[in-house]
Amino acid sequence: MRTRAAVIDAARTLFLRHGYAGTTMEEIAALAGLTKRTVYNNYADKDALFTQMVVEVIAFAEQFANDLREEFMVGITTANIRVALDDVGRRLALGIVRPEVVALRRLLIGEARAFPALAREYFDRAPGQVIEALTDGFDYLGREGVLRVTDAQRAATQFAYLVAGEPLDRAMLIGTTPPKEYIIANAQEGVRTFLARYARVKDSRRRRT
Amino acid sequence: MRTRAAVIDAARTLFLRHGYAGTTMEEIAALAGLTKRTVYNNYADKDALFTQMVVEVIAFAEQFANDLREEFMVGITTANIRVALDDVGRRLALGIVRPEVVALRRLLIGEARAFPALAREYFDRAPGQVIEALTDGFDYLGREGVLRVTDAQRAATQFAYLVAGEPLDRAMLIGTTPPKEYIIANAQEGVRTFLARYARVKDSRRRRT
DNA sequence: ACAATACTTCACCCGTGAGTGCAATATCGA
DNA sequence: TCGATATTGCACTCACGGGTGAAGTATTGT
Repeated sequence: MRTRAAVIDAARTLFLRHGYAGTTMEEIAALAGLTKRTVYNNYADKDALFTQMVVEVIAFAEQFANDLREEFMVGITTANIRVALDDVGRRLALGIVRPEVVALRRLLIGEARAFPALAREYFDRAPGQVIEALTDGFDYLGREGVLRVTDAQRAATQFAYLVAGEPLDRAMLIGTTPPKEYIIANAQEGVRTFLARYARVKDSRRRRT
Repeated sequence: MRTRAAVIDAARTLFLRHGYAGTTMEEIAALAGLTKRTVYNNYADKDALFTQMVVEVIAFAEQFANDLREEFMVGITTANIRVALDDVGRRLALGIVRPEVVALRRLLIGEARAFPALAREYFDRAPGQVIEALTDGFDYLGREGVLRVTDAQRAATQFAYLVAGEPLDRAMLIGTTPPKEYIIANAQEGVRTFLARYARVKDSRRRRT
């Protein structure tokens, strides 16, 4: 039903913007162009609405991991590994500090006490799927001999947090997304460190004090 | 005054445990062995009490960064750099996922909308000081020729998030601290990657596939 | 011992926001 | 067009918790 979708849309907007407690059912109804009563005819209570909305957003967020996954399947070779990883790293870092993502994480962390299952679901489905995609990619690259990877999962988490850890943590607490260029430069530096460890030997022999 | 301290103690316990909205002034008073009225005689309102309590906790948390700083001043040489960094990494990773720390971060992130200045203050004073300590350390080690560091600050953030990023993020969302051994192993792996990039050339020439 | 200051008691006000009941009205599918 | 279903309007109830007032009792320092 169209009504339900409108309610969810409004709920998403407001919950992400003002938090759980900071959003009233009346505001949601108003933004959806409906009445509080109608909202309650579609969703049992505030909790149910919130949960439903988060579940849908998580499903949407999963798409991001799938997109990343694609990138590992285009011909990556020893020759282009650095630029390929730069690209993946850039996407990952930029994707993770998007305002909607940060807002969702903040919301879930803030409500983790009240909705532990949702926070966990998010962790498993969003960062979790990203790590899984990266793991599969590095595993593949390891088996192909493009990278010296033995523990693909660990490589994947190192990659992810090298590339995006600091901007994410900062965004989480400050709420401010650093400038794009900074994030990109930071991701590239992360990739360099990553490759220093995992690139084939020839590539890791970097000169200089 | 002793009363004020008792109130702050109770507030700390309850706010960290149940969040801002989840804690009532009466509960705080009760836990402090006082009356709501007395609490209000010492702190203007809930906001003021909350702010004061957070400020004090942040001041306490800063101590952690100072402790880390010490470690960089004990003779670190090319010979013992790995074990030294393992030690620092271990301390950092274990320190950052302590329940009180996670609870504080969750609280601040959850209330970041209502108290943006507090979250920022925390970011600057806790992770910020840790990064600064690490930066100074790596800068020193770079100048001493123990590490190949040119951008000490970037090295410091890479170190921090390599070593503790994933456990922190997980703890933030799941609320669960991974087992000690996992955290330690993870930190060590982070140090290996870090050293692959920043160790003197001789050390970074690792063999294989 | 005696002020002054701190703390207690407790009844209170007040805004807020979740959730409901029900009759009236609109919408929509067949 | 008719009947079912969705939506509205709106007045309510209720619980909760922040914050206050004022008179009385305890502490404390000197």
